[in-house]
Amino acid sequence: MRLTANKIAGILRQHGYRLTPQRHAVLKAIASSQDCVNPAEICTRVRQEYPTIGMATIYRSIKMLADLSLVCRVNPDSRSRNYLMRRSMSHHHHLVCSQCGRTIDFTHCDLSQLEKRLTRETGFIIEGHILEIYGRCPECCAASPVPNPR
Amino acid sequence: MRLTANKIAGILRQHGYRLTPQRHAVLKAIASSQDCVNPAEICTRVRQEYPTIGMATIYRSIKMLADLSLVCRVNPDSRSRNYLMRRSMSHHHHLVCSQCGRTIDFTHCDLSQLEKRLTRETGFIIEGHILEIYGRCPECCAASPVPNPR
DNA sequence: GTGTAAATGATATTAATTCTCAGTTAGGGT
DNA sequence: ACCCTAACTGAGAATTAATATCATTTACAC
Repeated sequence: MRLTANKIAGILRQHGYRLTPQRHAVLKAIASSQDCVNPAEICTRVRQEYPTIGMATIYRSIKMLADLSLVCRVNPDSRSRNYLMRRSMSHHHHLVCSQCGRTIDFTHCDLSQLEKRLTRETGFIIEGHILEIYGRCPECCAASPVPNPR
Repeated sequence: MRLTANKIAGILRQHGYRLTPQRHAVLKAIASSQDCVNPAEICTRVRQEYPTIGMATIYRSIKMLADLSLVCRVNPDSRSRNYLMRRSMSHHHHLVCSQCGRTIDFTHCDLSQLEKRLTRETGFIIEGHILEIYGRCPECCAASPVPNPR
């Protein structure tokens, strides 16, 4: 299932949220970015079209979108939180460029064999997994042969 | 390769670090825990044997241990950082109980096929991956059949 | 032992996020 | 089209996590 602006508006209303112009602007700011963005970056973008928005509203909007699973949190090691609009509602993971932050979705992580093995060996009931693969995108490889790790 | 206290002391010295009693206490606090611990928890434990230690020293010790790859960062979604003493120096991942925090190491994540496919399809040069599997350990399953997600 | 670079602890600072609360507003009901 | 009210917002304060500063102390090579 692919997400469109209309669908998102519907999802908000279904869950009893109001579709305010602020929320719409935050949504647009995240959706219009190919790479993951943190709250400060979202703020900068949103203020171009909605200069009076406060940080609290940005954070609250992000939280709402995260609660509805409309955004993913990416790059959990970094200091501030990075979010990415979900491009698909199905199970997927991210391939993240460690230099420019560009992300690509991928499916078929194929961990079910591994999870079965772990259940057998440890008795854990598996609930889920975090998987993120990082590397350098073709553009960054072409731009500088010597990587500049962040 | 398994890590022992002696080996760790040697690793510190090899890298030009001094083995101070504070560092030793931090090391012990992390190593003596089966589950992952955050800086505040480490502080509480360390102060039982070394009451005058300051938070700055805790953070510096953790950073040193992380730089030497002697501790792993676990559960990246939580607000504060959680660390776990490395029980093995080889490539491995963690199976974490979402209820009690107990962790089990596992190897053979077998992502090389996936990574090859992604390189072929996207042109990314893969540098590494984050993988963490979570579930409920046998003890927690036995204790309460209805999970209590955190 | 001595000297010195490294380490410590107290404190200040920075940065990210959350809280509070008075005023505003989306959107259902009329 | 206009109310009404619960939901929402923005400003600023508060909280929390982590890092920086700096005078004092200490591990350890000599």
